[in-house]
Amino acid sequence: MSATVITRILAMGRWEPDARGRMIRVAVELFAERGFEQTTAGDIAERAGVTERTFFRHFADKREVLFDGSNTMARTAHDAILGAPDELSPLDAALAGMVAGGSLLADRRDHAARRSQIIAANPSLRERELLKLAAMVDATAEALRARGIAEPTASLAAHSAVTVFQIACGRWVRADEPADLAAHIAQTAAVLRALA
Amino acid sequence: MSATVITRILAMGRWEPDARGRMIRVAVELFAERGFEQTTAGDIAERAGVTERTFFRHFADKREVLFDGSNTMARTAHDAILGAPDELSPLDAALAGMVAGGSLLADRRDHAARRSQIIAANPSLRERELLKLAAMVDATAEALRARGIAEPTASLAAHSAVTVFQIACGRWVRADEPADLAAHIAQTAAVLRALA
DNA sequence: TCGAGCATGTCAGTTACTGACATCGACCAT
DNA sequence: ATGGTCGATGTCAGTAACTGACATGCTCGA
Repeated sequence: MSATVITRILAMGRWEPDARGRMIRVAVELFAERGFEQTTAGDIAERAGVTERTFFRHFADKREVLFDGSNTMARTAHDAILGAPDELSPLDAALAGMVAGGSLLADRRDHAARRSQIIAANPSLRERELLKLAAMVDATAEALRARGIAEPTASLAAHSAVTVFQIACGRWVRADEPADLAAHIAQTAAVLRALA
Repeated sequence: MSATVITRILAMGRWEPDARGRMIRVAVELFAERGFEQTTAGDIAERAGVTERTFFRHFADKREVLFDGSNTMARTAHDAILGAPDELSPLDAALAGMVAGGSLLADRRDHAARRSQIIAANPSLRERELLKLAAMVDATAEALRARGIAEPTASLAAHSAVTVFQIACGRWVRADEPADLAAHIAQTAAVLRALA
């Protein structure tokens, strides 16, 4: 139906062919403008020039649109851990995974900060973020087990590394003078080691 | 209206006066019988002899009915940390909080196991559990800060302690021969210390 | 040119919640 | 006792997040 085509043309200044990408971009816009709860799935779909049904075919639920890259990041971490030097301790191997995963965000600090603000403003988004972090813990633990690390060491190291990642990310996006995410990870990891 | 009274009398063998407690008990029953998604809020309300609206006045959402005690546990941990001996390290103080919080579960291992099975079977319940654990991390970190511990040490120790708690709980409910939860916590904490 | 396959549109339905208002019993002051 | 407030509940109507079933149109290889 050409009506939707017209909607599309009116909606964006320049045409962006990938519907999925459009929905993600538009969702971030709307969430930032009026908040997550105040934005309906229909709103996002409309501004992206698709149907609400199409939105839900691409994203399992409304929150998911904010977490599109998270699987990739977990897989990246996983693979990096598998490829890390044998002599690394479990914690160091896991941290290497975090650095690798984090490198995917390297050139998108402003986007990450934006997203992080939206998520912080809504408990149900925070909930989803925790689930994604838990998936990252699982992927990390599995990679460690593949390196021959037994439980509960694998889980503990995975949890520790992801915690470091999480805290480092928070400091990274909030930092006044931008430093590398990897630097924040190293720094936070050092504090962790001093705990025991 | 006496119809609901009749429903109530038919629903339970013996009369249990506390509506909230009834809803919780009934919800666990139904979730175990037919699963979380297959149970509507109306089902729970009906079997508990109340209205769906009443259910939602007691619980912010359907999942919340499974997490009633979690605030109490976080507060207990918080208070225990504040009251712990000054000479304890941040991690040890946080772990003392976990033991205190865990003591609330001491005599309900079977209930905890039941609940844990239900939660494990449903991603959205797992999500809510993660949120509750995050609240426990927050409470723990706050208590540590009140003891004069600075960031990010406070957060790191809090995360570490709650991770230990989480893993220890899992092993506790799954253990063949029942040991103390506190024992599991101590044991898991020892593994954590060996990481660094 | 046909047909398979895939992304999308359309439409109707279920269920999780929410707001507004009425009711009812307990308890308290007069 | 009488009236009044308060807290918990019932009733009802509404919104929005999803879901299933089916139709349509576009692309691409045989």
